[in-house]
Amino acid sequence: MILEFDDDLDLDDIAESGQCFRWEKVNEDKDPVIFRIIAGNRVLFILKLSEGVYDLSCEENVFHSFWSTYFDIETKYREIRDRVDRSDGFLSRAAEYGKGIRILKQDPFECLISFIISQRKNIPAIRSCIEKLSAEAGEKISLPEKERQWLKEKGVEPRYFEDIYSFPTPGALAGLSEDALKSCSAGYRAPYIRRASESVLSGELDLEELCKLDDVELMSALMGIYGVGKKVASCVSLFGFHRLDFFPVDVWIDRVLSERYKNGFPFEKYRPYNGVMQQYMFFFARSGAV
DNA sequence: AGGCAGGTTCTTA
DNA sequence: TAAGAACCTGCC
Repeated sequence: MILEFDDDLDLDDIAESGQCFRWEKVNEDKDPVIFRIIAGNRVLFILKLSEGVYDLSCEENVFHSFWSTYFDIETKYREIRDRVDRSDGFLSRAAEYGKGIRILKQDPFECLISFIISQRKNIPAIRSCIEKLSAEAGEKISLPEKERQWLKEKGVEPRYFEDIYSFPTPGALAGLSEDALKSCSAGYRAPYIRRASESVLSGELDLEELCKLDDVELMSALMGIYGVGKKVASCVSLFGFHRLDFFPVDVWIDRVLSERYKNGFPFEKYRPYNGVMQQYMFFFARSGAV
């Protein structure tokens, strides 16, 4: 389907923003770039045709029932970006640099496990670990013939749509031994993954219920999970529960805060969108364009 | 070849 | 309460 959409949406920015780990370019250096997005047990291929116009591999009804929510289509990120204080040179440049960023609405469980994995790993390693886990415990996803045709017309190599695995369910992950988890490069996080999956499976940890909690309660509930500290809990809140005010502090943001905001970042000013500001600054700092 | 990468837990004082 | 060590693994 063709999507016309004129709010902030830059595929490259989002793919590199660090909020998602299963966005992949499937036609390497060609223009326009085609991205494959795997979210839960769904796959979408998408490319930008021209300013504000995108070509998607799915049908309209699937877009409306799932992907429009995933992309948080109803939130106006341009308006959030306009809140940036012009007298704050750093944040202004960061927001301009990352103006295509949106905060995706990702699945809480997938987010939880992904960010548990992320600790002390670089992004390629995180991706690789998630792919291995998905191949090991996910379900193979087969694409409708119509979508395969769409991909062939665009010259996408079959390996990008023949072998796709969904993100494992809590039950599937809980069914893996710690050795199996380690063979997926989970390392010392294996027991964290195992215990988190088991408690979701048993119902001891009910992610649906957590949606009802306020930000403070959500944070403490997440931090009660073995292997989840403040940073991972804020990422899961921001990306998995779409709480846009959470402001994850990792090494990059820590550097930004100590170098650029010695007197503190003005959180009050950007409430309830501090998480969006964090994304601009994180993306900008990490890009090397600072 | 050793250090380090989007942290968290465990131990110690 | 706070600082410091230990932790899997892969990749510069």
